[in-house]
Amino acid sequence: MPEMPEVETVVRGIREPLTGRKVEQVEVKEAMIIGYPDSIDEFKLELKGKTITGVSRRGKYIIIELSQGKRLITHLRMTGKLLLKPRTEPVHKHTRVIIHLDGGLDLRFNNMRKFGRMYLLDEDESEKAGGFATLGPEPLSPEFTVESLADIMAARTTTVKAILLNQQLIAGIGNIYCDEALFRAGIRPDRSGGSLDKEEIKALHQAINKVISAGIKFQGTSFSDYVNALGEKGSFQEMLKVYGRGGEPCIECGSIIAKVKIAGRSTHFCPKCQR
DNA sequence: GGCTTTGTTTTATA
DNA sequence: GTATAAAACAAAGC
Repeated sequence: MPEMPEVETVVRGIREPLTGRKVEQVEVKEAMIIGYPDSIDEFKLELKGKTITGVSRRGKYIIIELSQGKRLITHLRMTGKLLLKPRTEPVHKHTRVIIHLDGGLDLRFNNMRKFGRMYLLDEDESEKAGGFATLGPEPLSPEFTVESLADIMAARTTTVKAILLNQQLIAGIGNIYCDEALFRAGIRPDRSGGSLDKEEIKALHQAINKVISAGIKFQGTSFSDYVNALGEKGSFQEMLKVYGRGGEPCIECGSIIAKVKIAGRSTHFCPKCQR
């Protein structure tokens, strides 16, 4: 499940190989994947002939910058993979879009469940790429401070779980890093945002930054099927303390890790370590 | 064949 | 308009 550290790992893996390449041909095998423009022919026509000028990331979105002010924005959702493959390699059955580049290189968008999306947009049209335009601050960025987190939590009656997963409030946190950050901060996921005191907010701020940067360092979490652009797994799953460990003993205190549903998502926490 | 999975959008309600 | 909760949606594996 690609969250910010997984997406960042993909971006780092494709930046060098892609920058400077020219799009020679585009194949769309599944029309549903293209979120914008509405016409698949227009998508292909607009993309063809463009040169890739850079690759960046915002939240869980991958931004491939193109000549003439165009941007190809990709969201992997649950099972999406952006893969670099030689043109000669047989096409996988879950490959939905193929971008043929010069030098015999393919950028292939694999998507088992067809949830992922690609948007081809001008720079000033980002509001057409789902929630891209309304993303909150990035963890690890100068904008994400203890004070900004305090503002986000203040007076909110909903659960911290729901707040951390809300991309408009903080960008890039998904279910795994959410549960892990709350464990490390010692905060129960069902607490309301407004109930957190100053110390807890400080601990949570630190835990989010720590868990996200560790996730990037270990090149993501390959819990089920995440791989980077070269098909390699990450290793942060070995560092998980609560996610996926429901019913198992807590690493810190030995209590049984609880698995419940909060904000409609499976949520893992230690009833003793988290208050 | 129902249940589970996740990120995001949409809808309903207060 | 805002905050919140819940539902909808995408599809496939088990």
